[in-house]
Amino acid sequence: MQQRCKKAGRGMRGDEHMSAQQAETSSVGSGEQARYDVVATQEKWLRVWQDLDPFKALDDGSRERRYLLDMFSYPSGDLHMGHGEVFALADVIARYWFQQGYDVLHPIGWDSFGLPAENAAIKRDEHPAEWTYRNIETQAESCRRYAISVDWSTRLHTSDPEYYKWTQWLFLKLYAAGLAYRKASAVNWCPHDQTVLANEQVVGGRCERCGFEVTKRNLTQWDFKVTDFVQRLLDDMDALQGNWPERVLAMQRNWIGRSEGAHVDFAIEGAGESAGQDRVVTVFTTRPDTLFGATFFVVAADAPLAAELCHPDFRAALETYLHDVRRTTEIERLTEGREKTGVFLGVHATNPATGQQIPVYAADYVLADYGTGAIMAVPGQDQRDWDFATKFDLPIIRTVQPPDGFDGEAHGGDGPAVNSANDEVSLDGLDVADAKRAIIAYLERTGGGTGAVNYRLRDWLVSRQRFWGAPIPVVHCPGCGEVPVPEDQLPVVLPHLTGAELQPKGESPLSAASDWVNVDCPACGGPARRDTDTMDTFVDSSWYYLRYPTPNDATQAFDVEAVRRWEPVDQYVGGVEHAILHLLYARFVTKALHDMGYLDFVEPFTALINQGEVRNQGKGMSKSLGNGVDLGEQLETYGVDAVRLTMVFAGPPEDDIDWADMSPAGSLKFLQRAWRLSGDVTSPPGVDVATGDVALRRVTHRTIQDATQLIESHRFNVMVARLMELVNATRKAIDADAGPGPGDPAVREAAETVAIGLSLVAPYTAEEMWERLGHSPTVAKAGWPRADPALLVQDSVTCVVQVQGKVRAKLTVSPDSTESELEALALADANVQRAIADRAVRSVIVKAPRVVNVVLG
RNA sequence: GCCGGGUUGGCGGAAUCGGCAGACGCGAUGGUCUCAAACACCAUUGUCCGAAAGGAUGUGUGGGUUCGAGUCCCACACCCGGCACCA
Repeated sequence: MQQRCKKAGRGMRGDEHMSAQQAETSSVGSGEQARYDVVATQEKWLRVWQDLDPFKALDDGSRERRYLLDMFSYPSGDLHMGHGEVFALADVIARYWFQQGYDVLHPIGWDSFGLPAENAAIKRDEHPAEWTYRNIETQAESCRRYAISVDWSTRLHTSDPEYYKWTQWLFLKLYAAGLAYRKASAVNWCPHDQTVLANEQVVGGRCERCGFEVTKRNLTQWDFKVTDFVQRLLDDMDALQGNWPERVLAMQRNWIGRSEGAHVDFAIEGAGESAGQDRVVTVFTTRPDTLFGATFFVVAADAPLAAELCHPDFRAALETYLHDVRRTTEIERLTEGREKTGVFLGVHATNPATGQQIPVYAADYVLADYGTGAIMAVPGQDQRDWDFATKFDLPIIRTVQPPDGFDGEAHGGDGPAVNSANDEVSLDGLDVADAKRAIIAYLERTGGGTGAVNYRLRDWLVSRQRFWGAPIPVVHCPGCGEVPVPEDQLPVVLPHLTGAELQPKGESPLSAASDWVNVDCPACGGPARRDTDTMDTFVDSSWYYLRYPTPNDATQAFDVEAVRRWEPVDQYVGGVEHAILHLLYARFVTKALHDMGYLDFVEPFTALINQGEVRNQGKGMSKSLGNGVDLGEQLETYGVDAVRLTMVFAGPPEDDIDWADMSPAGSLKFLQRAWRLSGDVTSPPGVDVATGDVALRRVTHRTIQDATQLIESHRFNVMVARLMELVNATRKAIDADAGPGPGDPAVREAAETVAIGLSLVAPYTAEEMWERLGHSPTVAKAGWPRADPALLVQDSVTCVVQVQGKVRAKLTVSPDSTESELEALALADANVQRAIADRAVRSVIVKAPRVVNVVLG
């Protein structure tokens, strides 16, 4: 992979592949068709743009500001097809904003901490920084060549001490606010990467990074209190509706997993070590209305509660069972149709609605970390409970009698009875929602429980036992406990470790660097040890958008005023793979910093586009499938513009692209056709276009009008199609036999419009055209053309005549024809008459000037 | 199971105010150029009937509303994605 990327990188420097381009250029047929050398053009303009530096954010208040952000890149080798797609799509918007005259912040940076660098360093016996910064240089060079309209002065790398100093600052702020805390719990552990993982990084029981089966470990780890914000994370999505993809919002809602129901208290007698203690255990249920059907009670076997409740006589059985449970992997546990297991704990709980004694079990189908880790089991209603009841021969109530003490009072007096008419264990005569309300009211009145909301979302576990990340800025002192490193001692810089020293061994490689680990306690000055874990790299990316307005500020993480001027981000563009990870974390951090008074907004990204995936022959590209398409090779063969155009023209931005279905060669052909226009124009720059051919001018201005709307609604592929139509129309106009000829000012106007339109997608070709049209660079700042309303008015339109809803004729009419005129014209048409034949006309519907429909009797 | 998105020619996709379905492009076919091939350019291209004029048919399926439905309503099928022993 590395080898191939390097080769591509060299190719993109444009010195070796001239032969390929020349073959194409020199073999121009006898048609005298001029072409341009795509790659030579790139070299030429790159130098010019370097000097012009046209995409710097001004921040001088002279223009309205816009902030466009592409999700920054992880530097694993050179850019790939996916980068090509995001950058191409995001750049259409950025360049459009530049053309519209906005002050645009379009920054660039690298998410450069992370595991792959560390693994590469172990393999190559070097420092992760070497691999990382080498790849960043390669990618930066490719980004330049890809001609994305970024402000290079914003460039940041999250692995620079100048950056991660402020990641550590963020940690300290969260710590001070009580939002960063250590807790001991069963955490996700990846045995391959030898580190803990956040819930979000476990996908289907496997490590998101390496695919290894995740196990559980009891460890004390740092968490960020995302759950404090859970309801706000849900509610604030209302403001994103319509500007974020529906699927991302759905995925976040899913992940947050809000469910409404009740906490119900069950008294348990004779529980615990010495047997004879009474306890009240609360369960969460989304169906309190099924309470009468609860015939047993289950606690999560691996929750401390199980041991606490267990009768001493049953302790041995529980231990044995627990041993089995711990051996079961997450993957096995999740297997569908797996037989239920569990053990009786020797105690009974009291159903608060019926007063019945029901047995208490421990089982692994109940999760320790969801709800309260205990459930009321309703086998008449719930498949899982039914499975368990069947296995353990427990009673299943399918119809129930009205319980004692539950009369009509909960429901205004007309007596919700228990449904005995069907198999549903619920309250009769009420739908589920009403039944739930009635039971909750009853529970609250009798003290048996309360209405409750439960969430699936867990806190964000941020400790990682790996090297290449920002050290957690905390010192552990035997006397003072955990002591945050004072701000003025930041950054806590990583020690210098290389190669085998980075080998994962179950604890952070940092712990081996004793010079680094052993420090004086910042509080008491006594001997203490640094926290040896580093932060999840998602912490780095949870705030980078705040750094971009002032990327080199050595005095603060971000400038509150600058952020106020630029943010929230107007448009964010990136892959859907971050739908819950990065986006959820960034939303959390924004809310936390808002509450601390640093930010005046609560959502970081006003609008989001998820570009589709680039695939090949129906499959995602991967090394194992061997079907990868190399971006560098594509650029070498077709040039930057043609590849970018292909990405943009392929379809809606959010749709996947199958590269096998695409034709970069066709894109190149179109660019050559467009470019040729610029050489055909014979009128001078600045010629009075008002005297030009009106028909072509109408096409041009209609295109401007449409293209503007199409870009604003992100239908870039259609915008390109409109430009193609304009090129076709201009081509025809240049032909003096069929049109006004190359000297007509309208031809110049059209060609210049094509150049500006293309500047959003194909910057090199557009710049080349602009020069040939007699202008100086850069076309990127030429200014977006305005459609002349007078030229948008049609002097004739097509009126469709239908008979019984079927099209029988098309009339060319004046746009302000009256209904009666159109009716008369339609009925006079020979084709219409033939379709009517001898039948009677019952009515004629006219929608002037577009349609006439003749309805027969 | 729950949630979200989708289904239009050989292919990618247009048509989001209910008013010409298939814009634009790819591919294919025929032609011009060429010794030839490639490139380029021109023409045709939903399907069926027809020499043509023209006609029939056509946007996953079945119903409905309407003068008129790819578009609105109801039901269903299938595909893609997410979540899931989550109580």
